[in-house]
Amino acid sequence: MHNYLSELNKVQRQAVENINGPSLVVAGAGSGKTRVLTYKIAHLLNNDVPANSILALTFTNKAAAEMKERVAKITGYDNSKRIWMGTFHSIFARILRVEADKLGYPSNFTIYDAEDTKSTIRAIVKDFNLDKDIYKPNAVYGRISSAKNNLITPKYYAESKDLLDQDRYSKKPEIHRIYKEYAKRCYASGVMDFDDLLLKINVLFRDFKDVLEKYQNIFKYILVDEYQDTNYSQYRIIKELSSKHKNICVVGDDAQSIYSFRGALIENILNYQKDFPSCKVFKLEQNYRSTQNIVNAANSIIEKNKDRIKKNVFSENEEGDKVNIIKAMSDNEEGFLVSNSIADIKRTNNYKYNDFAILYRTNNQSRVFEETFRKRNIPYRIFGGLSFYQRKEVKDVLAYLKVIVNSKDAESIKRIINYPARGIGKTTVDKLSKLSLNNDIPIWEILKRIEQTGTVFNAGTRKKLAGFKNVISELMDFSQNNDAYTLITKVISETEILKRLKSDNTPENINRVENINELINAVSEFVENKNEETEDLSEKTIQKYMEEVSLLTSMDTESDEENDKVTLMTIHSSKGLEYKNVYVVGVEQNLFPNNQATFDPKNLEEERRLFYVALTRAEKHVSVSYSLSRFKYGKIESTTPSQFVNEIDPQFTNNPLEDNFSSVGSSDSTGESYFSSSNKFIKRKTLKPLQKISAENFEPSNPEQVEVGMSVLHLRFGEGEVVAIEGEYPQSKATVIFDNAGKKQLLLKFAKLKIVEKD
DNA sequence: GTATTATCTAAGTCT
DNA sequence: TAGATAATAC
Repeated sequence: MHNYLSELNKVQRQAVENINGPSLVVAGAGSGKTRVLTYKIAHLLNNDVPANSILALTFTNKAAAEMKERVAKITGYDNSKRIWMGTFHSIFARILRVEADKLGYPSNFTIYDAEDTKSTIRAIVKDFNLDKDIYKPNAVYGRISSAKNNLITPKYYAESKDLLDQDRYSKKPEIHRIYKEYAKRCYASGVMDFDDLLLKINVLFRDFKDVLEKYQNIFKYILVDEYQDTNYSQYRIIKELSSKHKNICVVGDDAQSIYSFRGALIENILNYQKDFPSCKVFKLEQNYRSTQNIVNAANSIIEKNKDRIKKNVFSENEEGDKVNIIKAMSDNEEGFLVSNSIADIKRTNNYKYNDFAILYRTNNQSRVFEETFRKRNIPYRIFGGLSFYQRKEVKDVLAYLKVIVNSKDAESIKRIINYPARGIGKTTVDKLSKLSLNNDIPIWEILKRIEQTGTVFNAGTRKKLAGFKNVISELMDFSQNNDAYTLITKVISETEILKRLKSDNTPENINRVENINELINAVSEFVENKNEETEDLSEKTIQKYMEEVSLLTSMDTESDEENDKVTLMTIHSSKGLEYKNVYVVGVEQNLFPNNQATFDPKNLEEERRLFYVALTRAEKHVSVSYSLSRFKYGKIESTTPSQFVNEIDPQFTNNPLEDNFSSVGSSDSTGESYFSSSNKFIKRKTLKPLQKISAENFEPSNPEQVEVGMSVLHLRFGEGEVVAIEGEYPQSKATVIFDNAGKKQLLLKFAKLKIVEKD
């Protein structure tokens, strides 16, 4: 038997061996948190706790799968597969399917993603004749979502003076009505959104004490990972579930709480000890992941925050390289300098590409790096962004499947009723919606009885609607006796979706065809896997497939190819991961910290924690890069370095001299062609007379024309006089005395000087 | 009712 | 810039 206890340090071991009662494991970054969790589960199993009485809640499905794997290695597969392990959302969706009837939902309820939710909100705003520019779907959704995460029902919302005042103050007084209508429509459609999966479980436990008791008895041991990122709704669930046996172990790090925007309460972890009396606390403080310099630099950042559990994270690894600060003039140059650095470090240390990760604050920052990497033949892969299941064509096909599973799903019906085009236009769809809402009848029921609608629709339209209805009906029948794969191929052939896309061979359509084929593949794989497990057709239905798929995250869908590629992802999705070399890019004020966070201290602290998370992903080497200009809305905007750059204690950084950014990687042969294209990039922007120096209207002169005695302008140093030039272009160096910045030596090729006056 | 073109406006992180 | 929506022509 695997002697797992010997692989733990003292505190880790104490945490693992503490089986009963509430406990809190405060796990600093890189302190072996996953190891503790897995070994603790193994330890429970070894102490005769039945696998199916353990509930382990993780943050992503991927984390759950990995943990299952690791537990299986210690205790065997049969045991591990019976553990209730998964995300809050997937575990409780599973339970809700069993208990749905008690809440008046069908057990085959569909799950709306953010886009479905927003389009429902859009429809309601329109039906209520409200101004869509004021009631923006995102803002309304955020409001509704946070209400749900705090267990505020529409009724309570409408009675809450505070909430109504807040809405009045933000000029959106009708939100409570939208919320109510939204909840009504979801219910009528047999639909839950992400927040409902947690909210409805709370309702279930509140209203059906026997059900609560049933699950209290099932889940005798509860473990929660990433506890710092749970919201009130999640907190209430685990509080209720654990209140009988009180065997609840939560693991987390307050310094890594980064999801308050979706309702996470850092207070959950800060107050845990008060909340669960007689709770034991274990602090894991030794970081095994990173070098001392990285840990120290990260600590110097997080110290600026006020709300913290005291702990002393330290590393006994080598001291390591200092944090490398990279400064670029443009976002393109940032991509270039970072790829230079990757090439450099890779060569000198014999690393592989998958030892490198680029972490950014916002998804759209990936673009520049994609371009640069493509240009320079650096293999990469991107996590996140538009996930596979959010692509239009994939959603279209999925909408068919959703309707087949749950005919009440109005949003999905509207999506496919005229896709592919079958002559059912906007007016008809609007009429159907009105009819459905006014009479409390699902659209599908209207379609079934279309001949009874009299003159609402003209004969031609009725015929088209009946045609649509027949297609779906037939598919519904077909789905009864066929597995998911057979069904999806049938759907696609019946509707001629692929056929139509192929008939018009635009590059976009080719891509769409590929994606649909990929979807078919995924379904086929799903069925194949099930075939190995069981003969039971009911396990291979499209419904089962949809259940698995609707809660996948972008992290889960990316296959873990063994390919040697640089990873690109947001800092949020990098949580829990580690890389030898990490580049935190775009560390600029108003981007990171994000502009809405700059003035809100709470928000700013969260951004700082995010920066902390980013730095602590690295094992060996961290670079922090920023640019002085960046494309935004199709224009170049000048930007300034983030306050976070200065907040890193300088003894742990490699602070570059003001002007040496240009020397990085200058030996690289691709450098020159790159910079010439970069210059073009800046030149093509509109140029106004120089009033103030900004990246937007700054156009450098041809460096070869710069001569001694000239007055020149530099984007950062301002105006100065060229006093000397050494060497031949492109190696030539100019010495310039700037009025405000003093004497600087600049490599002319890179310096971007504008000639103001020729002596 | 549908296809094409013109105009607008937005990007913060995710289950 | 690019995707979404509105306006226009067919």
